Amino acid sequence: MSEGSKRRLKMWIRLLGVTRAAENELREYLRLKHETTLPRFDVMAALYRCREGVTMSELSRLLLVSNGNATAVVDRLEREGLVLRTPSEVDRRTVHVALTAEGTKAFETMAEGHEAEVARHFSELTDEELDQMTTILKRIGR
Amino acid sequence: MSEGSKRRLKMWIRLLGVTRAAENELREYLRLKHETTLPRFDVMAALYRCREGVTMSELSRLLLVSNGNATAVVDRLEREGLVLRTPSEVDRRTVHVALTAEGTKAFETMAEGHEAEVARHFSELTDEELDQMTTILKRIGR
DNA sequence: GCAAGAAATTTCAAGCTTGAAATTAAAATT
DNA sequence: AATTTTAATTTCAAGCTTGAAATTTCTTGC
Repeated sequence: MSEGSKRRLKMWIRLLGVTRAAENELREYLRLKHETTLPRFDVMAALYRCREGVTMSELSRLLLVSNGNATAVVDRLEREGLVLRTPSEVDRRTVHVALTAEGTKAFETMAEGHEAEVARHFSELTDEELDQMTTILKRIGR
Repeated sequence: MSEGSKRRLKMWIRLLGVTRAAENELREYLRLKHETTLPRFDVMAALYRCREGVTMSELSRLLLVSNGNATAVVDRLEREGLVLRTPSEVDRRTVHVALTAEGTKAFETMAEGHEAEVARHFSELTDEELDQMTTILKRIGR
Protein backbone atom coordinates (compact mmCIF):
# COMPACT_ATOMS: atom_id res chain seq x y z
CA MET A 1 0.00 0.00 0.00
CA SER A 2 1.21 3.47 -0.87
CA GLU A 3 2.27 6.06 1.63
CA GLY A 4 -0.52 8.36 0.48
CA SER A 5 -3.20 5.79 1.12
CA LYS A 6 -2.01 5.28 4.68
CA ARG A 7 -2.20 8.99 5.35
CA ARG A 8 -5.68 9.14 3.87
CA LEU A 9 -6.74 6.21 6.01
CA LYS A 10 -5.53 7.92 9.17
CA MET A 11 -7.33 11.09 8.20
CA TRP A 12 -10.50 9.06 7.59
CA ILE A 13 -10.30 7.42 10.99
CA ARG A 14 -10.00 10.83 12.65
CA LEU A 15 -12.83 12.19 10.54
CA LEU A 16 -15.05 9.34 11.62
CA GLY A 17 -14.15 9.89 15.26
CA VAL A 18 -14.90 13.60 15.16
CA THR A 19 -18.21 13.01 13.40
CA ARG A 20 -19.31 10.31 15.85
CA ALA A 21 -18.38 12.43 18.85
CA ALA A 22 -20.35 15.39 17.54
CA GLU A 23 -23.33 13.18 16.69
CA ASN A 24 -23.30 11.73 20.18
CA GLU A 25 -23.41 15.20 21.72
CA LEU A 26 -26.20 16.32 19.42
CA ARG A 27 -28.13 13.14 20.12
CA GLU A 28 -27.88 13.77 23.85
CA TYR A 29 -28.98 17.38 23.44
CA LEU A 30 -32.03 16.37 21.40
CA ARG A 31 -32.96 13.61 23.81
CA LEU A 32 -32.58 15.62 27.00
CA LYS A 33 -33.92 18.96 25.84
CA HIS A 34 -36.47 17.96 23.23
CA GLU A 35 -37.21 14.27 23.70
CA THR A 36 -36.43 13.48 20.10
CA THR A 37 -33.76 11.78 18.04
CA LEU A 38 -31.09 12.72 15.53
CA PRO A 39 -32.72 10.99 12.53
CA ARG A 40 -36.00 12.77 13.20
CA PHE A 41 -34.16 16.07 13.53
CA ASP A 42 -32.25 15.47 10.29
CA VAL A 43 -35.46 14.85 8.35
CA MET A 44 -37.10 17.92 9.82
CA ALA A 45 -34.03 20.03 9.06
CA ALA A 46 -34.08 18.91 5.43
CA LEU A 47 -37.78 19.75 5.17
CA TYR A 48 -37.23 23.10 6.84
CA ARG A 49 -34.65 23.95 4.21
CA CYS A 50 -37.11 22.94 1.45
CA ARG A 51 -40.25 24.64 2.68
CA GLU A 52 -42.24 23.76 -0.42
CA GLY A 53 -41.70 20.11 0.39
CA VAL A 54 -39.79 17.30 -1.31
CA THR A 55 -40.51 13.84 -2.64
CA MET A 56 -39.45 10.78 -0.68
CA SER A 57 -36.67 10.12 -3.18
CA GLU A 58 -35.33 13.62 -2.88
CA LEU A 59 -35.42 13.31 0.87
CA SER A 60 -33.39 10.11 0.98
CA ARG A 61 -30.94 11.55 -1.57
CA LEU A 62 -30.52 14.68 0.52
CA LEU A 63 -29.86 12.72 3.69
CA LEU A 64 -27.84 9.98 1.98
CA VAL A 65 -29.99 7.25 3.46
CA SER A 66 -32.02 4.46 1.88
CA ASN A 67 -35.62 5.02 0.82
CA GLY A 68 -36.78 2.42 3.31
CA ASN A 69 -35.18 4.47 6.02
CA ALA A 70 -36.80 7.70 4.90
CA THR A 71 -40.18 5.97 4.78
CA ALA A 72 -39.82 4.72 8.34
CA VAL A 73 -38.78 8.03 9.86
CA VAL A 74 -41.41 9.99 7.93
CA ASP A 75 -44.03 7.46 9.06
CA ARG A 76 -43.25 8.20 12.67
CA LEU A 77 -43.08 11.97 12.19
CA GLU A 78 -46.39 11.86 10.37
CA ARG A 79 -47.99 9.88 13.18
CA GLU A 80 -46.80 12.61 15.53
CA GLY A 81 -48.32 15.30 13.33
CA LEU A 82 -45.00 16.95 12.52
CA VAL A 83 -44.91 16.25 8.79
CA LEU A 84 -47.54 15.68 6.13
CA ARG A 85 -47.52 13.49 3.03
CA THR A 86 -49.43 14.78 0.02
CA PRO A 87 -49.90 12.64 -3.08
CA SER A 88 -48.77 14.43 -6.22
CA GLU A 89 -51.42 15.52 -8.73
CA VAL A 90 -49.22 15.15 -11.78
CA ASP A 91 -47.43 11.90 -11.01
CA ARG A 92 -49.37 9.46 -8.91
CA ARG A 93 -46.21 7.57 -8.01
CA THR A 94 -44.69 10.43 -6.08
CA VAL A 95 -45.51 11.87 -2.69
CA HIS A 96 -44.66 15.30 -1.38
CA VAL A 97 -43.54 15.56 2.22
CA ALA A 98 -43.49 18.81 4.13
CA LEU A 99 -43.42 20.05 7.69
CA THR A 100 -46.78 20.90 9.21
CA ALA A 101 -47.21 24.20 11.02
CA GLU A 102 -46.64 22.29 14.25
CA GLY A 103 -43.57 20.62 12.78
CA THR A 104 -42.12 23.93 11.67
CA LYS A 105 -42.63 25.39 15.10
CA ALA A 106 -41.12 22.32 16.79
CA PHE A 107 -38.10 22.49 14.49
CA GLU A 108 -37.51 26.17 15.15
CA THR A 109 -37.62 25.48 18.86
CA MET A 110 -34.90 22.85 18.54
CA ALA A 111 -32.77 24.48 15.86
CA GLU A 112 -31.37 27.30 17.93
CA GLY A 113 -30.07 24.98 20.64
CA HIS A 114 -28.80 22.57 18.02
CA GLU A 115 -26.80 25.33 16.35
CA ALA A 116 -25.43 26.37 19.74
CA GLU A 117 -24.35 22.79 20.47
CA VAL A 118 -22.57 22.57 17.14
CA ALA A 119 -20.88 25.89 17.76
CA ARG A 120 -19.82 24.74 21.21
CA HIS A 121 -18.45 21.47 19.90
CA PHE A 122 -16.33 23.22 17.28
CA SER A 123 -15.63 26.33 19.35
CA GLU A 124 -11.88 25.72 19.50
CA LEU A 125 -11.46 26.13 15.77
CA THR A 126 -10.11 29.45 14.57
CA ASP A 127 -11.75 31.29 11.70
CA GLU A 128 -8.92 30.24 9.46
CA GLU A 129 -9.27 26.57 10.37
CA LEU A 130 -12.98 26.81 9.78
CA ASP A 131 -12.36 28.21 6.31
CA GLN A 132 -9.76 25.58 5.46
CA MET A 133 -12.02 22.82 6.67
CA THR A 134 -15.05 24.04 4.74
CA THR A 135 -13.03 24.54 1.57
CA ILE A 136 -11.56 21.06 1.74
CA LEU A 137 -14.89 19.43 2.54
CA LYS A 138 -16.49 21.19 -0.42
CA ARG A 139 -13.81 19.82 -2.69
CA ILE A 140 -14.39 16.26 -1.49
CA GLY A 141 -18.11 16.53 -2.05
CA ARG A 142 -17.33 17.43 -5.68
CA MET B 1 -27.26 33.56 16.73
CA SER B 2 -23.71 34.68 16.10
CA GLU B 3 -22.05 34.74 12.72
CA GLY B 4 -19.46 32.25 13.93
CA SER B 5 -22.07 29.72 14.94
CA LYS B 6 -23.65 29.83 11.48
CA ARG B 7 -20.31 29.14 9.85
CA ARG B 8 -19.68 26.28 12.21
CA LEU B 9 -23.10 24.86 11.46
CA LYS B 10 -22.45 24.93 7.73
CA MET B 11 -19.12 23.25 8.23
CA TRP B 12 -20.79 20.57 10.35
CA ILE B 13 -23.41 19.88 7.69
CA ARG B 14 -20.67 19.42 5.11
CA LEU B 15 -18.68 17.25 7.48
CA LEU B 16 -21.69 15.03 8.02
CA GLY B 17 -22.30 14.76 4.29
CA VAL B 18 -18.72 13.80 3.52
CA THR B 19 -18.68 11.22 6.29
CA ARG B 20 -21.99 9.65 5.22
CA ALA B 21 -20.92 9.49 1.58
CA ALA B 22 -17.67 7.76 2.49
CA GLU B 23 -19.46 5.36 4.81
CA ASN B 24 -21.91 4.46 2.08
CA GLU B 25 -19.08 3.63 -0.31
CA LEU B 26 -17.27 1.56 2.27
CA ARG B 27 -20.48 -0.23 3.20
CA GLU B 28 -21.02 -1.13 -0.44
CA TYR B 29 -17.45 -2.34 -0.81
CA LEU B 30 -17.72 -4.56 2.25
CA ARG B 31 -21.06 -5.96 1.19
CA LEU B 32 -20.14 -6.70 -2.43
CA LYS B 33 -16.57 -7.89 -1.96
CA HIS B 34 -16.70 -9.46 1.48
CA GLU B 35 -20.33 -10.01 2.38
CA THR B 36 -19.98 -8.15 5.63
CA THR B 37 -21.01 -4.86 7.21
CA LEU B 38 -19.39 -1.65 8.38
CA PRO B 39 -20.10 -2.17 12.10
CA ARG B 40 -18.55 -5.62 11.97
CA PHE B 41 -15.54 -4.23 10.12
CA ASP B 42 -15.15 -1.41 12.64
CA VAL B 43 -15.09 -3.83 15.55
CA MET B 44 -12.59 -6.07 13.82
CA ALA B 45 -10.40 -3.09 12.94
CA ALA B 46 -10.35 -1.97 16.56
CA LEU B 47 -9.41 -5.47 17.68
CA TYR B 48 -6.75 -5.72 15.00
CA ARG B 49 -5.17 -2.55 16.33
CA CYS B 50 -5.24 -3.98 19.87
CA ARG B 51 -3.93 -7.45 19.22
CA GLU B 52 -3.77 -8.36 22.89
CA GLY B 53 -7.52 -7.79 23.07
CA VAL B 54 -9.69 -5.27 24.88
CA THR B 55 -12.55 -5.28 27.35
CA MET B 56 -16.09 -4.64 26.17
CA SER B 57 -16.02 -1.20 27.78
CA GLU B 58 -12.79 -0.28 26.05
CA LEU B 59 -14.25 -1.45 22.76
CA SER B 60 -17.36 0.69 23.00
CA ARG B 61 -15.26 3.65 24.14
CA LEU B 62 -12.92 3.22 21.18
CA LEU B 63 -15.77 3.05 18.69
CA LEU B 64 -17.90 5.69 20.44
CA VAL B 65 -20.91 3.42 20.57
CA SER B 66 -23.05 2.16 23.47
CA ASN B 67 -22.10 -0.98 25.34
CA GLY B 68 -25.32 -2.63 24.24
CA ASN B 69 -24.25 -2.06 20.68
CA ALA B 70 -20.80 -3.52 21.23
CA THR B 71 -22.33 -6.56 22.89
CA ALA B 72 -24.64 -7.18 19.93
CA VAL B 73 -21.96 -6.91 17.25
CA VAL B 74 -19.46 -8.98 19.21
CA ASP B 75 -22.17 -11.61 19.76
CA ARG B 76 -22.59 -12.02 16.02
CA LEU B 77 -18.87 -12.00 15.29
CA GLU B 78 -18.34 -14.60 17.98
CA ARG B 79 -21.07 -16.82 16.53
CA GLU B 80 -19.22 -16.59 13.21
CA GLY B 81 -15.94 -17.58 14.88
CA LEU B 82 -14.20 -14.31 14.09
CA VAL B 83 -13.71 -13.07 17.64
CA LEU B 84 -13.39 -14.73 21.03
CA ARG B 85 -14.52 -13.62 24.48
CA THR B 86 -12.32 -14.64 27.40
CA PRO B 87 -13.39 -13.97 31.00
CA SER B 88 -10.72 -12.09 32.94
CA GLU B 89 -8.83 -13.93 35.67
CA VAL B 90 -8.24 -10.88 37.82
CA ASP B 91 -11.63 -9.18 37.59
CA ARG B 92 -14.57 -11.46 37.09
CA ARG B 93 -16.73 -8.59 35.84
CA THR B 94 -14.64 -7.94 32.75
CA VAL B 95 -14.33 -9.87 29.52
CA HIS B 96 -11.49 -9.73 27.04
CA VAL B 97 -12.37 -9.76 23.37
CA ALA B 98 -9.86 -10.53 20.65
CA LEU B 99 -9.79 -11.62 17.04
CA THR B 100 -9.41 -15.33 16.45
CA ALA B 101 -6.80 -16.53 13.95
CA GLU B 102 -9.61 -16.80 11.43
CA GLY B 103 -10.81 -13.32 12.31
CA THR B 104 -7.34 -11.87 11.90
CA LYS B 105 -7.00 -13.48 8.51
CA ALA B 106 -10.46 -12.31 7.44
CA PHE B 107 -9.66 -8.76 8.53
CA GLU B 108 -6.37 -8.68 6.67
CA THR B 109 -8.15 -9.83 3.54
CA MET B 110 -10.62 -6.96 3.80
CA ALA B 111 -8.28 -4.27 5.08
CA GLU B 112 -6.26 -3.77 1.93
CA GLY B 113 -9.32 -3.15 -0.23
CA HIS B 114 -10.83 -0.98 2.48
CA GLU B 115 -7.72 1.19 2.56
CA ALA B 116 -7.80 1.43 -1.23
CA GLU B 117 -11.45 2.52 -1.15
CA VAL B 118 -10.68 5.21 1.40
CA ALA B 119 -7.73 6.39 -0.68
CA ARG B 120 -9.90 6.48 -3.78
CA HIS B 121 -12.63 8.42 -2.04
CA PHE B 122 -10.19 11.07 -0.85
CA SER B 123 -7.89 10.89 -3.84
CA GLU B 124 -8.58 14.46 -4.93
CA LEU B 125 -7.04 15.92 -1.80
CA THR B 126 -3.53 17.30 -2.11
CA ASP B 127 -0.87 16.44 0.44
CA GLU B 128 -1.23 19.88 1.93
CA GLU B 129 -5.00 19.56 2.29
CA LEU B 130 -4.52 16.19 3.89
CA ASP B 131 -2.14 17.70 6.42
CA GLN B 132 -4.42 20.63 7.18
CA MET B 133 -7.38 18.34 7.59
CA THR B 134 -5.57 15.92 9.89
CA THR B 135 -4.16 18.74 11.99
CA ILE B 136 -7.55 20.36 12.43
CA LEU B 137 -9.30 17.08 13.21
CA LYS B 138 -6.70 16.31 15.85
CA ARG B 139 -7.37 19.66 17.49
CA ILE B 140 -11.11 19.02 17.63
CA GLY B 141 -10.65 15.63 19.24
CA ARG B 142 -8.72 17.43 22.04
C1' DG C 1 -52.74 1.30 -28.17
C1' DC C 2 -49.84 -2.09 -25.87
C1' DA C 3 -46.19 -4.51 -24.06
C1' DA C 4 -41.70 -3.85 -21.96
C1' DG C 5 -38.94 -1.27 -19.27
C1' DA C 6 -38.03 2.33 -15.91
C1' DA C 7 -39.20 5.05 -11.76
C1' DA C 8 -41.27 6.15 -6.96
C1' DT C 9 -42.69 4.32 -3.05
C1' DT C 10 -43.65 0.88 0.44
C1' DT C 11 -42.95 -3.48 2.69
C1' DC C 12 -40.21 -6.70 4.89
C1' DA C 13 -36.62 -9.34 7.36
C1' DA C 14 -32.40 -8.93 9.34
C1' DG C 15 -29.16 -6.44 11.44
C1' DC C 16 -27.69 -2.06 13.94
C1' DT C 17 -28.15 1.27 17.82
C1' DT C 18 -29.60 3.47 21.81
C1' DG C 19 -30.69 4.12 26.67
C1' DA C 20 -32.51 2.13 30.65
C1' DA C 21 -32.88 -1.69 33.71
C1' DA C 22 -31.01 -5.90 35.56
C1' DT C 23 -27.10 -8.73 37.02
C1' DT C 24 -22.88 -9.71 38.89
C1' DA C 25 -18.61 -8.44 40.97
C1' DA C 26 -15.21 -5.28 42.91
C1' DA C 27 -14.12 -1.26 45.89
C1' DA C 28 -15.02 1.90 49.48
C1' DT C 29 -17.29 3.00 53.79
C1' DT C 30 -18.84 2.20 58.20
C1' DA D 1 -17.46 -8.14 58.33
C1' DA D 2 -21.43 -6.02 56.53
C1' DT D 3 -23.28 -2.31 53.81
C1' DT D 4 -23.13 0.88 50.30
C1' DT D 5 -21.36 2.49 46.19
C1' DT D 6 -19.26 2.03 41.94
C1' DA D 7 -18.06 -0.60 37.79
C1' DA D 8 -18.52 -4.06 33.78
C1' DT D 9 -21.44 -6.44 31.22
C1' DT D 10 -25.73 -8.15 29.39
C1' DT D 11 -30.60 -7.85 28.41
C1' DC D 12 -34.42 -5.67 26.53
C1' DA D 13 -37.75 -2.78 24.01
C1' DA D 14 -38.04 0.61 20.81
C1' DG D 15 -36.40 2.85 17.16
C1' DC D 16 -33.04 3.19 13.15
C1' DT D 17 -31.05 1.35 8.80
C1' DT D 18 -30.17 -1.39 4.98
C1' DG D 19 -31.01 -3.89 0.70
C1' DA D 20 -34.10 -6.64 -1.73
C1' DA D 21 -38.66 -7.65 -3.24
C1' DA D 22 -43.30 -6.15 -4.23
C1' DT D 23 -46.55 -2.62 -5.89
C1' DT D 24 -48.12 0.96 -8.46
C1' DT D 25 -47.59 4.26 -11.98
C1' DC D 26 -45.31 6.42 -15.76
C1' DT D 27 -42.61 6.18 -20.15
C1' DT D 28 -40.83 4.24 -24.24
C1' DG D 29 -40.62 1.57 -28.39
C1' DC D 30 -43.07 -1.03 -31.14
